[in-house]
Amino acid sequence: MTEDVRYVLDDQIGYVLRRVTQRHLSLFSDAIPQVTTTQFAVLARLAELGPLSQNHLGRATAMDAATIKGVVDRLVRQGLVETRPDATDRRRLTVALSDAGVALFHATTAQALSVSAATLSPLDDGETQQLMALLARLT
Amino acid sequence: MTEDVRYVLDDQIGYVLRRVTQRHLSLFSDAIPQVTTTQFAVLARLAELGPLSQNHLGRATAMDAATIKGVVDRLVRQGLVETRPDATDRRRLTVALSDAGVALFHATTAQALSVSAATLSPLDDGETQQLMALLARLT
DNA sequence: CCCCGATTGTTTGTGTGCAAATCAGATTGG
DNA sequence: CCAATCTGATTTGCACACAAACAATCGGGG
Repeated sequence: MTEDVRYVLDDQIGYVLRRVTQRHLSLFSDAIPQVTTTQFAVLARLAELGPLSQNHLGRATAMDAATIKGVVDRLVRQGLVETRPDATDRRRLTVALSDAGVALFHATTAQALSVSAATLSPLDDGETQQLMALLARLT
Repeated sequence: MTEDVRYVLDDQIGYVLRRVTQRHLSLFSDAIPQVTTTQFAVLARLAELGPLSQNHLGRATAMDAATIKGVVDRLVRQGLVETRPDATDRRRLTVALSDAGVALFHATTAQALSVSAATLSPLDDGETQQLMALLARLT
């Protein structure tokens, strides 16, 4: 009848994920102070896929409608993306990279990749492959 | 001279971490709606270490001073922790579990462990060990 | 004993992140 | 064709998360 449940915080996946994420965010903002990781994800998707509706962009970057709105608003304020109404669907707001957005993305892509590498730097290449493969299955 | 830099968002550690964390947070709030993962971490640390000063508690749970203050405030509002001034150091605010906090922690520990297991359920035991060992090195 | 640097806690500002409610506009099944 | 339904965008409310600035306090060296 004894429920001898040991809860070791440091062994919980959620806590470890939070700490690893903290370290990664810190490395990113040191390397690329102009935008956050979330904002950079938006720039990357728009560079990859071209203009998208705001909701579609949110789905493509794993952000819900309320979150992507805030992110797009801040990117518009910085002049890195532009929005315009959709010609055929009047509900839609099309989001596209501005020239400045394209320029910033190209200017910082290499550093963003370096940040990913820096985050993973305690691991060798084989271990990195393992980790990424395992994490991908937890999505 | 060509900078052929391919940035594949889905392969970036930061993006993958964010998505795995999203899934984990969703599982947690489904299982234990009373508190967030962050709040639960505070309860767990206080159960493990006993009363701590607010700043010390923040360091023990990987939260900065501003963040831990908000978390403690919300836990106080819910009656799960109690604060009192330190007898010897008048700057310090001691934070301790309340009876309700102890009760909630014990009542939900098993479920919290189940959430960790559910997050990792796509992996077998060996893979889970590998993943946790690799992540621990990225802290 | 007193001053100076360090620590503790608080506040403000900015940026995610999600739930829920609302409204406008599109779509489709009967 | 049109009413029920769905989708897109917005707003509000709540909860982290960190930087920066501040006041109160503590502790140690001169």
